[in-house]
Amino acid sequence: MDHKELAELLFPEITKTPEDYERSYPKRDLAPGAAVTRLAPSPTGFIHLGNLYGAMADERIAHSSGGFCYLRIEDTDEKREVEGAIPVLIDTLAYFGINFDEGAIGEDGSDERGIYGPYRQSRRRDIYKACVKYLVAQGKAYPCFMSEEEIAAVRSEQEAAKENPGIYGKYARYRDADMDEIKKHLDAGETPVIRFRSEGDPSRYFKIEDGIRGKISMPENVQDTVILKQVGLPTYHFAHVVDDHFMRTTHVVRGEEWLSSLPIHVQLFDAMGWEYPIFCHNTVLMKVDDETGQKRKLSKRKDPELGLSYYKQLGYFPEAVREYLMTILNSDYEEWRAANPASDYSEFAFAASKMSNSGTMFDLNKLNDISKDVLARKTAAEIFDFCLGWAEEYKPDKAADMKANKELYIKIFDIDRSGDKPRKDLIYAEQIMRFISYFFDAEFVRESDMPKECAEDLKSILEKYRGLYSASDDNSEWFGKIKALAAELGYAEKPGDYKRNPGMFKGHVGH
RNA sequence: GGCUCCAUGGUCAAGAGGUUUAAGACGUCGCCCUCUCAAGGCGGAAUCACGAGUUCGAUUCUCGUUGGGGCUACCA
Repeated sequence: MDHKELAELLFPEITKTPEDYERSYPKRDLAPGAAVTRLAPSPTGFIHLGNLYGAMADERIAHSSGGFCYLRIEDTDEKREVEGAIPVLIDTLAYFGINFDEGAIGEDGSDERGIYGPYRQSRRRDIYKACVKYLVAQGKAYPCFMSEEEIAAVRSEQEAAKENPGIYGKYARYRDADMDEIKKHLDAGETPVIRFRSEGDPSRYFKIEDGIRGKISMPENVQDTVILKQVGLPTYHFAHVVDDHFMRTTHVVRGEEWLSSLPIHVQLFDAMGWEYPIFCHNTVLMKVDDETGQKRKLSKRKDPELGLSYYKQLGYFPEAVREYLMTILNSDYEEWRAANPASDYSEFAFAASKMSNSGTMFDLNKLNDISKDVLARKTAAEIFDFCLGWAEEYKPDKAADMKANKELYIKIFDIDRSGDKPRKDLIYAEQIMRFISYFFDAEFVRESDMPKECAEDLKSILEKYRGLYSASDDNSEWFGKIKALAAELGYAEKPGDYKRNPGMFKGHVGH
């Protein structure tokens, strides 16, 4: 079998070689210790807290080492692609402070920044094919014409025989097909997938040093993994290897769900004759399932409330979310923050090796607590500006009122926030605005037929704060507006719900 | 099922064979402060999954068990 002839037969249009690309994408000129990381999402349009958690690890590992972080779009699965997902992704990440030095960061996804592109996998077909062609020419990959039915049949045969499922060894029908057989299929108009010809033996183990987990040992891969799909696009495994090599990634930070395919990846790096990047397998963010009570990975389907847009809608300060994520990413961050309350988080010495290697449970209480601290460090004016921005997007009617009564709002935001015992009860914009509503509504509710002791409580609250807003000559007109608004919001119908010392936010802070 | 990763209180976790009567934070409970409490102060309860082994000594090392996570696609 002439492998070179086969490679030409399969990829006549590909003239470039991996060596050509090697020259096109020169090694980066990096300071010692500087890391190059990448965020490589697929454009499915939904970003949740777990994605941000991973993204922050990438961003911090790169930037705290003086390196670079780029954005690569993994759009090799056309079926899953969602229109317009990329700009949303970029905007959302930017909102939470994740910025990229290069990558697919154009407004409409068409612009790219950096010399290692294209940064969208769908535009790198020729690069992948050149590498696949190289492997075929070396006899390390081959075309496979097995149909879905054939594969399914093999699988059930394997299950019956209690063997490991998959296409490998004797089950790989086209592994050793001769040129005539291949030509016959090709002439019949069939398009093959390209499989890697694995020489691995699962009874042999290889060792590798993971950037987070330390030494790990895994069995070699036996599977003849598909590297090029019928549509001419690579699978994740191959795209990862080619891209992270040519884009000169030094640290591949990714979720631990990739750990089990690491044997395939190292095998592919070896076959191409390339050095491995440092693999950093991160843990996933988990939650307790509401129904089963079991721990599980955050899911985009089951946990819409964990989508990043949820936090944006509630008006969490992005800085608060970031601080929370930092504390679970590097556990000494909290201590560092306590010692350096005024420092920017970028001054913290972030390290992959300090990352936890067991799954972390998402904790809303902790997020809220951290948010209180973050807001306690803000001035009332800063809080006002943020809340106004939030209101303009989510509560336009409120925004108008805020603008008209800016000074009053700022005074209220500032209640008891200075001095020896500053209050820390502001958490997120929606809650803050609810606080304001309660505060204003008190005057309104007091006049209604609520239980007497509640009225007394409210009265005393108002007495205390009256000075804050009676500074202006006449509040009556303004109070009238508040009353109308309160009525509109339905408060007038439920004064009876008001309980003595209700704990204004308890029960509102999430679930 | 196979392979694999993980395992300190309810949660995040420090700890790296003796210096630990196992830090700290969140939550929780109690008390105090007080013109409200949602803030603040003080204090309490609560953890090394289990079983062997190595060792003078194990939360720390090894093996097993159990539990949980992940993978097992022409998805990423």
